[in-house]
Amino acid sequence: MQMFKAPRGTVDLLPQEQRYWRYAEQAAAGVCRRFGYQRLDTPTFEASGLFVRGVGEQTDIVQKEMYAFEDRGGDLVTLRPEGTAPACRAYLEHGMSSLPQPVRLYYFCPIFRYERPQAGRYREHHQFGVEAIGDGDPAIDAEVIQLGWSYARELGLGKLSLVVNSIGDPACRPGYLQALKEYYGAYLPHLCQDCRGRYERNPLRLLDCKQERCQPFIASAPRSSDYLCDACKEHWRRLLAYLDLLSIPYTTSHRLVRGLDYYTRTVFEIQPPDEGGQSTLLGGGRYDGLVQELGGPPTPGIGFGSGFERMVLNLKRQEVRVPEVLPRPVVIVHSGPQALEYGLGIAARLRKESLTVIVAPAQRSLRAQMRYASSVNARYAVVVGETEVRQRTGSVRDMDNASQEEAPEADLAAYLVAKVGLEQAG
RNA sequence: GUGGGCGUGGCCUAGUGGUUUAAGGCGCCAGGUUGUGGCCCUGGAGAUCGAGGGUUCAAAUCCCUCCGUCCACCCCA
Repeated sequence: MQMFKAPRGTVDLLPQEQRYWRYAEQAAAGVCRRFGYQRLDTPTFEASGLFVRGVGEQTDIVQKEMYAFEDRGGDLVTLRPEGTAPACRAYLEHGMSSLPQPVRLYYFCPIFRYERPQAGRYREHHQFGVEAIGDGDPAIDAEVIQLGWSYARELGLGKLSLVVNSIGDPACRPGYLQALKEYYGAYLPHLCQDCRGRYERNPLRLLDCKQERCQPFIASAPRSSDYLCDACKEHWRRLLAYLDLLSIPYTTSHRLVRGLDYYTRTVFEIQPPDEGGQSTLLGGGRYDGLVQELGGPPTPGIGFGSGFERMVLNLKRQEVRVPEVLPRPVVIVHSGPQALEYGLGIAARLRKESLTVIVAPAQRSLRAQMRYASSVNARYAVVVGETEVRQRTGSVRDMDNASQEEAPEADLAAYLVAKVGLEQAG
C-alpha cells in the first residue's frame, strides 16, 4: 500500500503549531480593526487571465509559477498566486468605486506558487494582506505602512527593519530604466550570468543581485529616487515626511525593487534582523495602474502582503511567547461502567459552563486514567467511582498540588468554574 | 529550472561490509495487588534500515538510478 504524503511544498499545520497561527491572525485582525479595514475573502482560484493581466506577463509568477489548469468546462483557471489582483477584481465587480474612497480591505488566504520549496518558502503559503484602494495620496501610503509596521511590532518581533523606496511611475520610470541600462551597459562583461539576463529582461532586478562581483556596480548605480518626475518626487518627499511624523523608523534603499509589474512609486518591505534569502516578512507597494489594467477606471491603490509561515518562523526563532490556544482541561476519571455513564453526564454539564472537559479513555484502570490526565496536562481531574455514583458527588483533584475535594454533583460545575476562573485571573 | 547536504520504528539518534534475528533515548500501551497522576521500576507493541537495480560468499553499511526532504540560487511572503 502506497503511503500518501502532503504534496511537495505544502505542510500540515499540526495542533502544536496552531497557537502561533492564531496569535498572528489575531494580531492582524486587531490591527485592521483599529485602522478601520474590513475583511474581504475572494475565491481560491480565479480566471488565469486576471493574473496574467494584473501581475504582468513577464513576471516569474506568470511565467513559471502559476498553478494553472483547464477545468472540466474548458475554462482556464489559476490557484491564487497573490492577493492584490483578486482584491481589485472584487473592487470592480462589486462597484466599490461608489463606496466612500478609499476602500480599506484586508484578507487572510492561501497563496499558491509552483516553486522549489526551501526555508520560508512553500508552494502553498498563507498571507495576511491589506489593500487601500481609491486614494493616491501619500498619506495613505504612510497609513498602510504604519499598519504593517504596527502588526509586525505587535507580534513582539524585535529588530525589524522597514525599507522603503520609490520606483517612479510610467512618466519617469522609462527614463530611469534607460539610465540604468546605459550605466550597466559598460560593465556587462563583468556581471554575473543572472545579471546579464536581467539586463535584458528586467533591469530593475540588477539592483537586487546578491553576487559578490556585482555589488560594486550596484553601489554606484543610478538611483531611482534621483530620476523621479516632479509628481513622484513630491509623493516620495511627503511619504517620508509622514513616516517621520509618525516616528516610524525606516531606511531608504535604491536597491529595493519588487517583482510584480503593477508597482508604481512607493515600494516597501519589512525584514527581520538575520541575513538570508527568504527573509521578507511583509512587502508591498503602490499600484496606481492596476485597476485600470483590469478594465476599470483609473484608480490608485496601495497594499501589502505578509506571509504567515515566515512570521511564525521568526516568532519561533526569536522565542516570542505565544499563548496556548487550548485551556488545560478537566478530565473525568471513572471506574466501572456505571461510573462512566455518570461521568458522561457530569462532562456534559461542565461543558455547558464552557469548561474544557475530556473524558478519560474507557477500559483503562483508574491508575492509567490518572496517568492519562497528567499526560494531557489536566488542571483538574473529576474522579467518579462507586462511592461518588451512590452519593451523587464527584471528587475534584487538583492536579498541581494533589489536593482533592468532594462536591455534590449539582455543585461541581459552579465549583470548577470558580476554580478555573481564579486560575485565569491569577 | 540550477547546485549542494541528507534519508534507520511516531520523534531523535547509534551502527559506515560479516559478533545485527538492526541498538538506545523520547513518546505510546500495559503492569508495579484491593479507587488515584507527575519520579522510579518491569514488560509490550512498533523498522521489509526511502524505493529499485548492481557489486560481493556476505550490504543499513560500497556503486548506479529514481523518489523524498532540507539548504542555497532564480524569484518571492
